[in-house]
This record gives sequence, structure tokens and C-alpha cells, in this order.
Amino acid sequence: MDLSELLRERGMRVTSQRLLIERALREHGGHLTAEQVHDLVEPALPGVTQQTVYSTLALLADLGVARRVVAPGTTRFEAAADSHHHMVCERCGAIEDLHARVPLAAATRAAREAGFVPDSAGVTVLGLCARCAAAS
Amino acid sequence: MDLSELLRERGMRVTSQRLLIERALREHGGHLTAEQVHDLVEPALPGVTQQTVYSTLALLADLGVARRVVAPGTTRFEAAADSHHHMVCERCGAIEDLHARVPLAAATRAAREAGFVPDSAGVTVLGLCARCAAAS
DNA sequence: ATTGGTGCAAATCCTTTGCAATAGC
DNA sequence: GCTATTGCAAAGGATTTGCACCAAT
Repeated sequence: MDLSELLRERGMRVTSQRLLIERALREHGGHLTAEQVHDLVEPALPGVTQQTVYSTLALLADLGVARRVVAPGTTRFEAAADSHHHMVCERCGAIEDLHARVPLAAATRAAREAGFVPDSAGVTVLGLCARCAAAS
Repeated sequence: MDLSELLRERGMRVTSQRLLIERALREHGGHLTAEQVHDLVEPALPGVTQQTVYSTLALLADLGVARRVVAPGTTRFEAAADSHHHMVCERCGAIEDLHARVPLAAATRAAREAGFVPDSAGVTVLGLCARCAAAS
């Protein structure tokens, strides 16, 4: 299902801001801060404000099209394509994808048993990225 | 090893702020925001500033005595005692402990292979806490 | 006596909010 | 034309920084 349809289906308006921000997220592939998203779409949308980026990212997250990745200092966003895990550098805050198969069914089941309604689950590995490890 | 020794060993000063903040973290057991930590130690340390709390928490995290838990909106801190997982409510930001056995060796090994130097790893389940789920 | 820590104040950064203008329906 | 979205401006909250005083060594 494509974003335009999804928006129309919910009676929301299809704007170039929404389409372009979603595309930027999808094409970049990485974990972007709101500011990076702004800079990415600015050429195509001269004058977009950071606030529009924020509200659009929140909307995309609500729609399930984007995913919020909590990071030290700032929230980052990624396209909600495939599920993967994250390595977070404790020194510089960089986030990298981690591809590993981890069985999480037990975790989500335990969460559900605790009264929690799970939406998604993932592994976060904290440590030092290669660059910061080399520098110390 | 106790905090006083740890500090002395590194040539750092043993202050009541450091000892009491660490104790508050350990005795409370939960995931505290810097502000909550401040309010907890304020009775015993009249006039402590939020800045002292911040720098002390950063120090404790560096020493490995406390652990930073990245949460939406604000960073939280917990005593670095036992390793457990977290459920994070996407609506209200609450964090709860999740007790489940999840094999993470594969994840840390994959991280190491990617040049990352893992420090700790844990599962984060995103979703709605019982209270927020009931309210919607 | 030294100097690392703390308190105090102000600055900075990220994010949200209020309102008028604009653009999608 | 109606109203959700955007842009603009400002506020708010979390965290950091700079500097002078105090206290641990």
C-alpha cells in the first residue's frame, strides 16, 4: 500500500511535504534525525520548516510507515521496512543496523503477560562504534 | 567493589553528592529521570543543583555503576546491577522492566564482527503500557 | 595549599505549541 | 468554500557550559 492511498483512506490530505519526506526516509535507508530529514528535503521543498518535518514524521510513525528509533540526545527515524536491530555508540551517538537472528517471541509474550501491548521489539547493543573504539 | 574505593582508585574525590546519588539509584531500583534523582536526594542534600545531578549521573555511567536508558523525551538512569530488558510505552514514555530469557550471544557476536565493541545488549519492546492501552 | 567539584547563572539544543495564511479536498 | 496543513514565531523542557567559591585530598 502506497502512502497516498493510505492518507486518502484515512481522510487525510496528500501533500508534497508528506510524500517527499516519506520518500527521503525510504531512499536514504538509514536512521535520520529530524534535522537531517529537513536538510534532505529542503532542495525539493524550499522553505519547509523543521516543524513540518516534525509533525510529518510523527504522522508517518503513527501510520506505521516510519519507525522512531530512540537515540541518545535525539530521536531518529527510519523507514519501517524490514525489522532489524541496532548498535548504538555510547560515545558519538551513531546508530548502525545489526543483522542477526534473535528469537523475540518469548520477550513479547512476557510483555503481553505483564499487561503491555507490544507493537515492536528489537535488540539494542550499546558500546563503541569502530571509529570511537579506534580513537580510544 | 564499592563506589568510594572506585573513586579513590581513579584519583577522584569522594563526595556526599556522589555517594548519595548512587545510593538513591540503587535503592530505588527503577528507571529515574535526572529530575527524579534530584528530588530523591534533595532532602539529604539541601540545595543540590540539577547540574550536579547530571554530571554525577554521567560520571556513574562512565564508571559502569549506572546505566543510561534511552527513553522518548528524556534519558533515564538505573543502577547497573542485574541485566534485564525494557518495555517502553510509546504514548506516555513509561519504562518497565521485562524479565524474560533471550539469548543475545548471537547479537553481540554479530556486532563484534561488524567492528563494534559491545558493552551491553538488551531487548526493547515498544508498545502501550497497560494504563495507556486501557485508556484507548 | 592545590585543584577537582559544586553551586549559580546563562546558553544551547531539541521539540512542541498557537495562530494566521495556504492549499487540498 | 471549508478545514486540515503549513509556515512563522515563540515557548518549553532537557541538557550543557562558563565561572567563582568551597571542600576533599
